[in-house]
Amino acid sequence: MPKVRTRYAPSPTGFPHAGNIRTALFNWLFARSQGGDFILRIEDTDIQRRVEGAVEDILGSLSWLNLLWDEGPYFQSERLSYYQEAARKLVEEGHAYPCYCSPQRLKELREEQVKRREPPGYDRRCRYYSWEERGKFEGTTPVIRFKVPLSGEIQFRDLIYGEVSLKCDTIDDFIILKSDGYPTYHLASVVDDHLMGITHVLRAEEWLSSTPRHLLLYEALGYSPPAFAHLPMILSPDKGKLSKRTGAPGVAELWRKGYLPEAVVNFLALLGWAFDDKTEIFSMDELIARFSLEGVSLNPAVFNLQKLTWMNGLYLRKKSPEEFARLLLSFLDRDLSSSVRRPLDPDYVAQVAPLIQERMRTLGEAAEATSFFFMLEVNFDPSLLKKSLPLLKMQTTLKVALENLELLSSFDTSSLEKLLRPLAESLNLKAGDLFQLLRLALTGRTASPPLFQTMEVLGKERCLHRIERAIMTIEQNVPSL
RNA sequence: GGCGCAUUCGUCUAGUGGCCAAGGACACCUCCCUCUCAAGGAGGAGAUCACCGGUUCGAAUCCGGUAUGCGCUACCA
Repeated sequence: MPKVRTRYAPSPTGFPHAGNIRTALFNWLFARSQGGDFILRIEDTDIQRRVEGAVEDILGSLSWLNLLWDEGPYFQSERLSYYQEAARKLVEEGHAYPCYCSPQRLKELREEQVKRREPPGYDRRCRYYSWEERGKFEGTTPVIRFKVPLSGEIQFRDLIYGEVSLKCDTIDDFIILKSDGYPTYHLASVVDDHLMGITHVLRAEEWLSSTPRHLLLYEALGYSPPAFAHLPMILSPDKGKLSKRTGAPGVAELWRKGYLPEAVVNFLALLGWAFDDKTEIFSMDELIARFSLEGVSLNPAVFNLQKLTWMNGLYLRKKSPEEFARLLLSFLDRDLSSSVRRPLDPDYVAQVAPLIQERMRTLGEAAEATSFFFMLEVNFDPSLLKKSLPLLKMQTTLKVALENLELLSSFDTSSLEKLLRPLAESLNLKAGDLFQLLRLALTGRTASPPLFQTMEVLGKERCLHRIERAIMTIEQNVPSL
């Protein structure tokens, strides 16, 4: 058995999204699981649609997810002579022919066909020209079209979809070489897959219907074809094709939003593949060990961001405290309001980190979740409290708390608890009510990490200051007090 | 229009003729834990397995048809 070689062959016409990268993942996993090689090839044969920065984005996305390639990237635009040579050979051997029809004529032809409710397709006008007739077109650069057999049937066995067949008379003479000298996908991918020794072509299901053409090309070129495995598409929540417009984030965007690469990989692996009826958390190594084409589903999958978000929370909680603090620091530095002084103190961030590690689903939520730790002051708005006390009671409560807190020598979690629980009782308040009041004064919110831990991290000085501010706020609201 | 492929809870899926009056996960609801929010734990609701026929003692699983969805049908990939 020859060594398995797979490839990921994106075209740089946009930034990779979940669907594209899932194809890369499956190719990568299959190669790794078989001890094979994973090759990266950039299919940049459409100079019109080329997008600036797309190649960098593709490379960056793969690297971020740790889907490293063993060979490449190869660029098809640098390999034109191979395709041109193949096309020349096909023409010479009667498998292909130059076509001089103008784009204008093809357009009209198609419109005609649609109007007459005929299947659109090239009418093969140039297929039968003699050499003399071709001479008439001296000066115009033709395209090269493949001579598809007029009858017969192509059958092949897809590793995922099983037996697939297509009658030749439903395939028109497709273009293999454009007039600008660039190949179309069909020719380029066949030539390259052969030249690069690709053994397994794993690509999106949208290519399934084109595979018979490719098989025809392999045969005419005298190549033996690789195995094909088409992967189910990934759909947008609206069940349409995945695209930015319909809410499918690009890979780069996932990183910006604070998703972890290992979570993205794990989640993507589950889109169209399953190991069993229970397991769904897999490390990269487990994925490699378990991945198989048999586990690939036949149905298109809808990209479900909610589940990714849940899974990301899981991975975030799995991080070591140090690693999590490091990540947190970089996201806070980026996202915290500019009014917060930089550079951020890494030690302080490391103290904040454990308080929110299990409360976050994406790093993108970090700044919002922790801003009160970093702001100079917070707003005290008593109306936020569910069980509101009379303002007067609030004020006296805060004052008593302040006095007691001032006297506290060690401002740590357990000392704070030892002080505040009894204090609630002596003030004739439920502990929860006191704590909520303090929480609001200290954080400006009704939800935060546990109060005493939050206070310890905030530190005595900040806490006292914020309680004083809250007391003042009440006074300003009720001047007659 | 033609051709191809698919069709199990809202979503991702398990299931390859009896173990399935269909299992797991996300989301949702309830309860427990609890100073709030999370996390965690325990429950709940949610799928006549697209539909109709057939094969079989027996079908989500096999076959045929219909419907629906998606894809291909470009000098795009």
